[in-house]
Amino acid sequence: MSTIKDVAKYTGLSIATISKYINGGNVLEQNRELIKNAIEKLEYKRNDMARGLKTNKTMTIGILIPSLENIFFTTIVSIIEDILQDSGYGTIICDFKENVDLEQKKLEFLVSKNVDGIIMVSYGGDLEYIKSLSGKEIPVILLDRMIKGVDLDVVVADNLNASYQAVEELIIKKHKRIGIICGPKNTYTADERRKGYIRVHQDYNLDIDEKLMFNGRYTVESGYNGLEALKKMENPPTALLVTNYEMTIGAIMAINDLNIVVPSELSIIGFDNIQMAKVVRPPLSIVEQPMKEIGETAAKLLLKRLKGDYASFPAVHRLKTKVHIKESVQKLVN
Amino acid sequence: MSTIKDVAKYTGLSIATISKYINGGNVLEQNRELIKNAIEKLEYKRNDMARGLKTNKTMTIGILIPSLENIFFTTIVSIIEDILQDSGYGTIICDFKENVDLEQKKLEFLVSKNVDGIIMVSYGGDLEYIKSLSGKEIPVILLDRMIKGVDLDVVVADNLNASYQAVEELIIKKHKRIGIICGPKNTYTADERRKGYIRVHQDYNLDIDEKLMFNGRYTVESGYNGLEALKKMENPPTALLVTNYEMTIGAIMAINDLNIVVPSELSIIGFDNIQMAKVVRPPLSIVEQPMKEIGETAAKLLLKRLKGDYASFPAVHRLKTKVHIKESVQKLVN
DNA sequence: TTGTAAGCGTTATCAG
DNA sequence: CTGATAACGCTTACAA
Repeated sequence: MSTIKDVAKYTGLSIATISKYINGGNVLEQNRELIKNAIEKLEYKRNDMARGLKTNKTMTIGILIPSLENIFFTTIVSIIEDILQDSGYGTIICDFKENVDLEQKKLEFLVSKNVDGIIMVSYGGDLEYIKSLSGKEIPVILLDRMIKGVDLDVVVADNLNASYQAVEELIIKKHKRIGIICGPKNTYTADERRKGYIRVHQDYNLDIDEKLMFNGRYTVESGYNGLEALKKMENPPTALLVTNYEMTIGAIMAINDLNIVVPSELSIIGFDNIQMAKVVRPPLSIVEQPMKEIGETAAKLLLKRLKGDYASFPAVHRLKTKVHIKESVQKLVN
Repeated sequence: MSTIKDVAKYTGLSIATISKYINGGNVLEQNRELIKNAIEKLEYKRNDMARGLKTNKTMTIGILIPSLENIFFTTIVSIIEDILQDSGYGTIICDFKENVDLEQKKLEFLVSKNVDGIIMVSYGGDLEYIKSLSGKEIPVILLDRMIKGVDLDVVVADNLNASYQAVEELIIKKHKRIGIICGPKNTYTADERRKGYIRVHQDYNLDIDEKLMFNGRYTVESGYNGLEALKKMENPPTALLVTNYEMTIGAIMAINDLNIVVPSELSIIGFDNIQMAKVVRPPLSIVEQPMKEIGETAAKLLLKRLKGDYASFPAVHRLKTKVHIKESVQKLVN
């Protein structure tokens, strides 16, 4: 592999001039050409490590998500990765397998790799540590969940109105007893989605039966359990919102096992995965999060911070979701 | 951030000694202790870039897969990432969105990042380029697909026997006309799965009707089309094997849309995603690939090569799959 | 515009 | 076992 030195020798110019050329500085037109050819001829490739040693930049971004097996996150990551790469950044992607202890460990790993910036979904690992990062020179962007008391840029879906609108659709279709399978308490997205459920009930002057609100753990199993529990209660819901993809899967499994007929016995709205919505029968209504937009917003915001542009910091981007109503939802007659 | 120099000053020892300690060399016990404390006190962290400049190692592995939205690949990646990280390696994960041109570009990107090794799934981008990599000092491990004429370590599932065994189950259940929705021609996994289908027919002395073999493109849409086509033929199959996850989804969508009753009208075996097998009704039979084993094997093999151990190079690991038969398959009576 | 030279933090060689 | 010192390839004042 050839170095700047080789190019310098080949062209008869100095190392500094070559470096300047590479970094877009002013060089005589004739030398420009000379250098360009030399670089091509010698197949010169910049050594990022040497450069990084000098500039203290690695041109690498760390991305930390709860799970690489969660298509919601990987889709977003894929988009982010593309955009960053266009700006010359590589990405180190880590997952913490939904485990808060691991979250901390992986985050430290990322930092130890001297990444220039971080985009992460936090389950609330070591807030002090995350805060200390933002104190340093390294920009951090929070994805999908906000964390209280931490001044960081945030990109989230409008979770509150997502569930508000979904439940509103059910209310409009005359449902009075609407169940919801939520995520865990004290989890940002879950709390927001719960709030939306409550608020829309208030806005339509409907009573809230706490028993209709099941708290799952965002897992397939808890979705299954949630549906069972709601169906077994003495006055079961006629409609249901399930608030993430995994629990939606679980709920559908339970519906199949319990031979519940959708939508005549139960109207249902799921979350996140449009493709899956078409596979089950009848077609599943779902709440779609704007994954593309989330990814783009996060990537561009990070790029901006990386350039030193800290305008309107900390920024909060709250992106709109969309509700797709399909045959899995029925209008009640009386 | 403190450097070796700081530690040297703090302990009164020389830079060289500290470096030796860090790299596990021989140091007097008393100095050991001294250095250890100093490092702790000063929060010294090794600078990987400086080290890399010297050693020409980045402690970073490149991983290249067709799509980050394909859970088959991301599951494997997650496993690989974990193992590599335990050995101090970071991973740069790229996907090429099922696009051969992008495959090439991303691969070059990885190389430009000076990764120490690469694990990749190739759709057959620039073979010459991949070959040239193996000529260099950088170890490359091929995942999921073999490439002819390239001497590289390979970790694949036993695709041939995967479809062999699946179809065998159908044959045992007295099916005579068995359809198969395959991947594209000249794609390694698809060709192998096709071979298995053919071989098991031969072994059981069954005629092969070429019309029962549909070639899709490993996409949801082509799975849908495949099922439609097979169902419309004058003498349609009584059983079907679909040979990847996406096409399985597509086939199920078509089954729903066409109101085909499984298994009485059609027995079906899908591929890859166990979870999904439980969501559809009746429970779907599937061929499961050993993702954990694939990931572990690839990661460990790479680690071995990284250590300079080139025993039995190029190694070919062909891992066994498992067929799970569920209610979606029916035994024919006559 | 171009060149000189001093680092960036490590590792590695070679004396001591 | 320890220490001085020369790289590694690049950027960046500063000088020419």
